[in-house]
Amino acid sequence: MKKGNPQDVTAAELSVLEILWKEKTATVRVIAKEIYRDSAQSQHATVQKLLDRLKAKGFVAQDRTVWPRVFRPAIQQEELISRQLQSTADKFCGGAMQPLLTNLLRGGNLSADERKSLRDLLDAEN
Amino acid sequence: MKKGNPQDVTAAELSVLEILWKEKTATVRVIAKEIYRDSAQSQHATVQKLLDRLKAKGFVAQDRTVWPRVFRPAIQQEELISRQLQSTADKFCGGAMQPLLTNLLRGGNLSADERKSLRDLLDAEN
DNA sequence: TGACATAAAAGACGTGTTGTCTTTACAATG
DNA sequence: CATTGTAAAGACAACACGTCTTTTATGTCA
Repeated sequence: MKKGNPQDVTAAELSVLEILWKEKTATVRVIAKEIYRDSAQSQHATVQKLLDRLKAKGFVAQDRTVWPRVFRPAIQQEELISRQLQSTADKFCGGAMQPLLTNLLRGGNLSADERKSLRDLLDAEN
Repeated sequence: MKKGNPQDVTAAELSVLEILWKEKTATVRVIAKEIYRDSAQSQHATVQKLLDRLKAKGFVAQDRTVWPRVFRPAIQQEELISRQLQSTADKFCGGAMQPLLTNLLRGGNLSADERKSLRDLLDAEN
């Protein structure tokens, strides 16, 4: 029995990534200030560790030529969502995406507007 | 920083649930036989523990009036997928489902056939 | 240049989860 | 009642997470 996908992004990691997506580029200090309103030294280290792990997972890149180090996202949000969906499809549907879509459409999760924009998307991609 | 959704189903738990979905109802022994080809006593206990946790999460129900105990799913696969998708939407999109759908459609994950059946679904739900 | 402030790097730590197994108590049946 | 299969409880190691501490390195400025 294998463990859960180690490529997963945790909540804390995601909050870091979200700042990077927004700012395009940031130092540890900037990120820490934004996540924890007052940026104590220990929280700084926490952010650093989260960045370490995001780097290990290939989700952020570090520029070692500048001081202080600057980080940037190495993956876009859409790509991360894609992977998450694929991982869900793998887990529940043997890799097939369609059941997910069917589920979303059938579940009544969508407003009329959303429905319309989806139809447009489908039309556009013919 | 909160931990990941404790309602999550792990891989091992899911393999148990899948058997229950297929068989509708099963004893521990039946499930253990199906997961581990030879059903040693220890593996039996493993399945029991997985069932315990699934019960704690509200995903299976246990009939205590029969011997040996019989389990059945307390959630359907579609409902579980729905929850997973909602959880993904919460995590990445602030709860909005539409970005997921857009992502699925744009990603080129779908064949022409799948596209067509989706369109039919959209049409049907007017 | 040397002292000081700041940042990076490494890793220790507590807690919780997961899959596994062991132990103990229990029910049914010949 | 003794045997056999089962249930229930929980011990356990491995790992993931978020956090913090310590040590090392890098710049800045008097």
